[in-house]
Amino acid sequence: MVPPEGRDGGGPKPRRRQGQRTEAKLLDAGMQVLAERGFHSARVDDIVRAAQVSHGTFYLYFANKEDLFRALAVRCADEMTELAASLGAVDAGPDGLAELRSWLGRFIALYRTYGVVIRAWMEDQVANRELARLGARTFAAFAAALVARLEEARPTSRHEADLAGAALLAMIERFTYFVTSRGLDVDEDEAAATLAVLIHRGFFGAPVTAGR
Amino acid sequence: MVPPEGRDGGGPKPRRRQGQRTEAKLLDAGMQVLAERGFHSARVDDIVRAAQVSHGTFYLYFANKEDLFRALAVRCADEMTELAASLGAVDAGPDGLAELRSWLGRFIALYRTYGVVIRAWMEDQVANRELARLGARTFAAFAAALVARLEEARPTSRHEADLAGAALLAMIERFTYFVTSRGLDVDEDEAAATLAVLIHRGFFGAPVTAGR
Amino acid sequence: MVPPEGRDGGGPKPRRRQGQRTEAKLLDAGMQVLAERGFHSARVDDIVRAAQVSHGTFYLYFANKEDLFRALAVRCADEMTELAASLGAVDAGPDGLAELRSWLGRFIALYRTYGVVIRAWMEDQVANRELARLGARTFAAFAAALVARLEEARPTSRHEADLAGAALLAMIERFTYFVTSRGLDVDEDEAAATLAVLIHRGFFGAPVTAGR
Amino acid sequence: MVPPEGRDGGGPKPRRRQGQRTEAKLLDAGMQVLAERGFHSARVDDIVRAAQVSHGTFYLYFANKEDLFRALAVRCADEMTELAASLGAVDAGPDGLAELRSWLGRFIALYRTYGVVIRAWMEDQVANRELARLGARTFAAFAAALVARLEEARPTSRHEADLAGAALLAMIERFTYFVTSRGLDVDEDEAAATLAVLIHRGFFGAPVTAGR
DNA sequence: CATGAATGAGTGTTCATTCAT
DNA sequence: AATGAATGAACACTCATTCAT
Repeated sequence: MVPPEGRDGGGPKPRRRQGQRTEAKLLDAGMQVLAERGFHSARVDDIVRAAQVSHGTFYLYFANKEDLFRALAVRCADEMTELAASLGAVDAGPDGLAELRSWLGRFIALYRTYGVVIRAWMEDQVANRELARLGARTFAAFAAALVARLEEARPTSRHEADLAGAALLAMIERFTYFVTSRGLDVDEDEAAATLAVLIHRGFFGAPVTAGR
Repeated sequence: MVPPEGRDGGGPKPRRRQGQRTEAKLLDAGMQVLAERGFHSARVDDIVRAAQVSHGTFYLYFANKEDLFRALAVRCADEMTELAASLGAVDAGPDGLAELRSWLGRFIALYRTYGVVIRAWMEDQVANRELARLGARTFAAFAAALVARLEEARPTSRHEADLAGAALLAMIERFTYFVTSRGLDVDEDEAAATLAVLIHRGFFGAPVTAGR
Repeated sequence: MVPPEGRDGGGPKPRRRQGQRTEAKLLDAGMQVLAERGFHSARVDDIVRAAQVSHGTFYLYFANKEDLFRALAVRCADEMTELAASLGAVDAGPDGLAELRSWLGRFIALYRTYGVVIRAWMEDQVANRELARLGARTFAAFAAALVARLEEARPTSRHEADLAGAALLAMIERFTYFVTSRGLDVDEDEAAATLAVLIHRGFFGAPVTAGR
Repeated sequence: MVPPEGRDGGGPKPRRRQGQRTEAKLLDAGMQVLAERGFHSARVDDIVRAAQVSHGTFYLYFANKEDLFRALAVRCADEMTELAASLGAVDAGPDGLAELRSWLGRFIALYRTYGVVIRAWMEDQVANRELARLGARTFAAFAAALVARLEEARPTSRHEADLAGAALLAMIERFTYFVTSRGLDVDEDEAAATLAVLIHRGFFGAPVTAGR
């Protein structure tokens, strides 16, 4: 089976306008179906129906279902890495809290879009090795950004900081998952604020302030 | 289709020794296959092969694949609920830390056995409503135990405590998942100890102690 | 596979009292389950549950499921043949009508018990050749009795009488089926009476009497 | 599971020429296999082999086995209802006999095609409620047509006419079944003629004429 | 004489992928 | 560039029958 794009042979095949539109429709439909049905229940049939194209067309643009996932995952990885890099220094004062809060707000927004992909990585639902690695790398970059800020804020052993980073990543991701997909009763703003306070206090040494 | 259990509404069908052994073999095999392949990829075929029984035998003991999952889930729910109840008061001092650490150690051990089930609940991979509710109830009891200790330790609004409980549950579960299944480089004891410190400091107001 | 009774080797195996009781229980259960579930949906499992014996016991008494049916069919054939023989002369007057009516009443009663078997024959649901032949023979005897009475009552060509006999048999069996099993709104007595009038008038040349 | 037809509530999915041919092949094969093997023994496997298509193709055109039966049943119901409506007045003279005979001839022809479906209804082999109702409605319309003609021909109580209608329906269906499928030794023309005479004489008060 | 346990071939259905037009 | 049609391997579940105790 030859992938129609020779993916590792030199980038995506150039497309005419119509082709680009169809590919975009498929990617959007993929995202939507993934979000609605979840990773395992997402059928090619659902995707092509949502994109209003035929089965055959799908395979004109993607070598297989996983190939579509890969495309989405790459986008997600890019945005997550960028987001990770955007986290500024977090001090123990109100500025640090504000930085955290705004950053978490951006993460939650990103999760609204790419939650399915992030979850697939977090839950190790990705059979394909290459894809799994992309997830691992992305998560590592994300955790590294957190660890860097943690170390700036408070001297810690590298190992301990790594574990704290993992715990932070875990908490942020799951909490966001609960908020966006599992009906935890809290709006996004409040979620970002609460999470920021918890992290600020718990991981960045902020003092307990009365009444929040 | 008649479920092999509880035709007239109550209790498991009585089995002879051989039957009990086979049921146990199937449950064990189910746990093992679930752990290896995950919830969605676990095939009845895998399970019966692991249990070394025929396909038909499986359906002698369980009405269907989900029924086996249910049996495992019920066990898990029981143990988790019991564990939740066993969390004692957590003060800001070394006693509180010790209590937390020991309790987390027990959770990690339980996760070694029932991780697949807990994960299935956490990741909402359970199609069956009844089973999903069992998970929700179990998690709720778990979070409630945490919230109760949090409120004891520090007066907080109910809502805030609930969110903190959710965040805690999320962090504990995922961190344990990383440790037990995703190769986070740390042994169980250290994991319990680290997690205990993080939680103690972050959620129960323990002071930052030098050098850990 | 050796049938436990060597059926064509010299009659049924002699049984002790206990054995006879078990066999009877199975035959009764077979009849009951057949009546409830119909020929195709009758499972060995249903039968042994109704008879309160184990699966193994069933095969102690019958070589297979069909073997039980055979036993029931033989009983039914005997009773039907006997009933066929009991039809007396049917003249065009009130005596003929009474004879018909009483005979039909007895048929309906028999149908209450052996309807499933009769239907299986009528509907050709019997895969086994030997059993099918038994049915064909029994029906033939039944039809022959009717034909004999028809010819007595009115001279007809043999061929025409045969066809009339077949039509009569068909009508009697199906009408009774409707009455006993399909909820045709009429009690058994009235059914016998009505059918008797229709047949008497339609096949035995009775004059149309006012008001019935 | 999405039924291949009428997602938004109306009408069959449009097909191209090839698709229509395949659907027709499947319907024909279904009819054929049903006729050969009967309702309960008809396997999807038999049908696709007869239609020379793959297993998967079957489910491209029908949601499941029952759905194919439904399609056949609907056709049958339409034709039967139309036939029922086409029965003209039946007087006691030769015109009435001719009308009956021609009508019965048409019924026998229809039975050649749709006998399996009619039989499934008559023998209550249809598990699906909706389908069973369709059968009941169709039979009711059929019987009603007969009853209407009976009442025209001879004043009777409504109840008695209804029972006579049921008996007539029973006789006509079974007799035709014997003729077309059970090897009753008579050709279709003669069958129609004989049945017409029997019914004319027996139910419509025709005098016994010599020579037959 | 009786039982509970075990078997495995058979059946309906799904869905990612390929193909002819 | 696009389509509708076709494929077949994979999977869950059933049930008549056999077997060890």
